[in-house]
Amino acid sequence: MVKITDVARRAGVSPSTVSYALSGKRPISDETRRRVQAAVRELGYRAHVRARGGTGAGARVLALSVPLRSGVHVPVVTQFAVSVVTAARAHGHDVLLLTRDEGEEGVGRVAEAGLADALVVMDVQLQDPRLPLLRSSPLPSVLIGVPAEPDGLTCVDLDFGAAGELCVEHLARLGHRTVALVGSPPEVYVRRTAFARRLVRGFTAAADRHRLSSAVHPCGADRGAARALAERLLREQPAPTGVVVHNEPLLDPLTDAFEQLGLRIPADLSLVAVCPAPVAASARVPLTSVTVPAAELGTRAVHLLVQKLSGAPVPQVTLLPPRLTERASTGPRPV
Amino acid sequence: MVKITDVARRAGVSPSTVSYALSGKRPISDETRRRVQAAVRELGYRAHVRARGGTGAGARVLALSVPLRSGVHVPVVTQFAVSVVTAARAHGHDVLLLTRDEGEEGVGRVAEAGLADALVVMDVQLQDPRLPLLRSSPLPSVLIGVPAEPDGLTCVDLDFGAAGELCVEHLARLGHRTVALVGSPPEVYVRRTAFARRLVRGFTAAADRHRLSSAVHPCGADRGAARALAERLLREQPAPTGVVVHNEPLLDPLTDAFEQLGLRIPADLSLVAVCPAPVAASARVPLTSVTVPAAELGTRAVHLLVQKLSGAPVPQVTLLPPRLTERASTGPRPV
DNA sequence: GAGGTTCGTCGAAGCGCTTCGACGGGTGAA
DNA sequence: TTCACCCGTCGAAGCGCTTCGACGAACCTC
Repeated sequence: MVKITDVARRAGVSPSTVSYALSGKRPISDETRRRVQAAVRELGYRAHVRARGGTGAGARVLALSVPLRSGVHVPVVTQFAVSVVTAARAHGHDVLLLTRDEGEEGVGRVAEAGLADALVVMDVQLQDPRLPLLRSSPLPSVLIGVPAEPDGLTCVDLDFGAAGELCVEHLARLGHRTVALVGSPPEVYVRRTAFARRLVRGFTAAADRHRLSSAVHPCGADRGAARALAERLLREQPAPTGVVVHNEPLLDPLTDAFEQLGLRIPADLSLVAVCPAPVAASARVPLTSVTVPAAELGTRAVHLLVQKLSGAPVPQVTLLPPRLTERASTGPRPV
Repeated sequence: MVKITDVARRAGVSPSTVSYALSGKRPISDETRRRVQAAVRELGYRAHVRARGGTGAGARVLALSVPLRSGVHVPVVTQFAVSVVTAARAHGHDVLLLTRDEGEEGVGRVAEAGLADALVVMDVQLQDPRLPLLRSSPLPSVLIGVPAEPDGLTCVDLDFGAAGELCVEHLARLGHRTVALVGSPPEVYVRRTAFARRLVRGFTAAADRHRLSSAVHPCGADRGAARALAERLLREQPAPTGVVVHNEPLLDPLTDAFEQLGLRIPADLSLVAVCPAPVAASARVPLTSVTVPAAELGTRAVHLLVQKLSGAPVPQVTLLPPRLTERASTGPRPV
């Protein structure tokens, strides 16, 4: 293992000069800096994390808390995680993965043991058990998702309320008078997951504003549930002609179910998805959708964290505005 | 932050005694140990990782290298990753996540910077660019997957060769005479991913042994590709009556395509999947499958790594025997 | 009861790095 | 020319922990 003294010897300077040349925390002449950099390159030197002294520069590791709960769509979560890792690397940080039960206990462990020097928290619930820890911890953190009480925290999310409204407005503009929202599995609402609730609120508010009749149906993610729900929706009086789906794994099965019941999409029924763009575009029927910008949210979270680490002030809540992309699944209300 | 001297003061002993009482590396009287443990509990002490001296106990972090390449099925990879994290936690380790490009450069960085003290490597290719680094690195590692030259490495995997044979034997026993293997997308073979190749070899060998006519078809994972492939298979002379599918995202689309072409499963066509059990069981038609035991592989890998860390010898290659589970998608050859 | 063990504990050294205080040698102002 | 000052560099201290060597005290053994 090559250490700082090796580099110093090769560059003909003292170890502290090497340290300063690399960190830039004190002025170093161009000439010396060049020699140090050359030595670093030739020797393949890399500072040993666990030796960076008590104060000052951290481990350059950030922890990512992803409680992989049931009812969350794995590919979407993974997309978040990957974008966080990529963005973190771009800032010279590595990522420590905390899952499940680690969610709560892990946050404390990571903070106290100095394993990481910042924290990204995913799948935030309205009342999240991790919040007290986050507020009291000296570790800077950013949440992807907005809890009920965001005071003292930093959060990024899609504006799910506005997303719900946008879906309804799109359908209202197409003349639909009765709309339904097919949501996440019931356990997601029971957990009071933040984004799911916000979407419902936006959806309902916009429907009321436009005087549409509306209903909300949580739904499990299997084919049987899709079929049962489709039948139930068609039995309603009046039956919805515009359906918003916020449940990624259900998209294809629900499309199938409607078609098997004899409905053509979008001639007889319009479908709007709330999901990441690739999911909507590669569905069996390309779906008009409000995009959940998973990758951008991950990147944003890391940027905010880096800001905080450098001492810069950051906004408490960052909500990205929703964007609707029309594809093949929506059309005018059937006559 | 509470440090070891705080604990020592409270327990009325010296810091070194606390260290020994906690690590057990020297005999400590029961009485003293109890006092130390009490002090630790009362103060909520946790050893600061980055302070553990140069030699000796590591960071208790292991790195997980997951190059999320195209053509790999995200939920499956995630299942691996989660099982690795869970198993690692059970052994008191945390997990550092390395993705993509980090795959190669990341391995070196992690080793040299002392970020992790062991390494789990996923999605191994026959000639993997990470191998030279692994062989030369002092960092112990375990691969999930077996490369062409496993000398000097430690690998765990499902015995994909035997898995391929098992599929063919099942179909042969049911009287099928013509079989096909639908594999991963072409890029997976081009990359020479280890497990994909092994499956093909086992499949072909068993087919030859049973004097079945056989063919192998790589296939992309979208609906269009599924439809095209189904049509092509049916045009062959003779057309296969038993199809092995080793491509998770293609399972449902391919089933659909066959049924749309008028084939009933399993009356007209038998389908065997090679995939994790939950995927096979929750497919549109429950599929007879050879299980890829993702969770067990992750757990095994961590166990092996812990063994290596403790200096125990470990086998070079651990292959788990495949198991076939009959579900609704296979039956006797149509007459 | 003297000498040899073993047990339990302590102090000090050291890990590789960062950072603080100091210091020599230019440079600019008076 | 002298003094003050700043720039660039160095040596030493210190981070929180582990580990080595040492040392009293109790326990055997002849």
